[in-house]
Amino acid sequence: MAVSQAEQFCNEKGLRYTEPRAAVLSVIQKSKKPIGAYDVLAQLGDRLDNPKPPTIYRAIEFWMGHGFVHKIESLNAFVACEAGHAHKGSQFIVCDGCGAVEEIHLCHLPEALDKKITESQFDMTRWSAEIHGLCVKCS
Amino acid sequence: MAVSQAEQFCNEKGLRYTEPRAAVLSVIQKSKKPIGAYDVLAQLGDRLDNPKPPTIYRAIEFWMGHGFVHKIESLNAFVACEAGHAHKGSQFIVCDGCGAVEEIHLCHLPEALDKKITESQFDMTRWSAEIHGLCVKCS
DNA sequence: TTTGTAATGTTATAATATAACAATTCTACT
DNA sequence: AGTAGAATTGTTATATTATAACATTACAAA
Repeated sequence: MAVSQAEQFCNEKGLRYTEPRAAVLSVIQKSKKPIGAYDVLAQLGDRLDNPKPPTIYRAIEFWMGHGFVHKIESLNAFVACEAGHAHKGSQFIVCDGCGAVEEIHLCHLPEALDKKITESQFDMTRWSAEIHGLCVKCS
Repeated sequence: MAVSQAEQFCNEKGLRYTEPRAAVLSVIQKSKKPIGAYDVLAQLGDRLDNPKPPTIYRAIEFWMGHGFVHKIESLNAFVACEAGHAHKGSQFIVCDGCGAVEEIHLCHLPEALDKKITESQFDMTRWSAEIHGLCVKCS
């Protein structure tokens, strides 16, 4: 099997691509919708031996820190991001009907918000936008 | 004491301005920072008789539905909003140092996001943006 | 003044997340 | 190879956030 982008990323950065990390990322990547931490846990049974919440949360934190996973705060759920280079921002369109999520990849904070940040000399570390409603299929 | 904006809003709309609702809103309004539901609960002791979580969550839901309270998802905490007319969106700048929060009142979804919504014919009900970092005092 | 609806009270529990410390594994260095 | 130090994981327990379910009360309109 080919080396995944995430594994390669770890190799290059001198980070450890461990079994819990690999397994957790894999479950999130395979999920077609945002997945909760305890659902990740439930799906790890095959691959890890009786995993516990901290195992999942640590791996999630690790991947979030490197931009491979985002949290959708309004759902308490996680999604994989193809981009392994962490943007400061994440943006999602969430259908409250079918649960489908689309990630938007904006490279910059929108003008109106950026203006505020600059004005107040705020040192931004991260930002997120979450848009809820119904997708065209559900409405 | 003068009739509050929220009470007036309820009178005009034929909504009940009940004691739990009034008390919960008051606590959130008086808080200078986002306040968690259980902290609201703790501060209600004087005014309500042994309140329980559902009491708080119901009142919060009520006020959120009418735009008097917003939830900051990334903090699991709530803030009061002066505007009693619900915009679809809320935007916050959150200092991770001192916990201060500034609400930004954008009337419209930023262009780049709006474009996506329109393209995909998404029926938006609400949106939020949350910006984290350090305010000028904390950095 | 009844009658239906909305709101609240109450009990219990679900769902999400982290603290604390022990055990293990990996890496770098000798 | 052997070992010290650091990072990671294992494990137990518990904290935090939120809601389900049903009983009771208060209100508004006929």
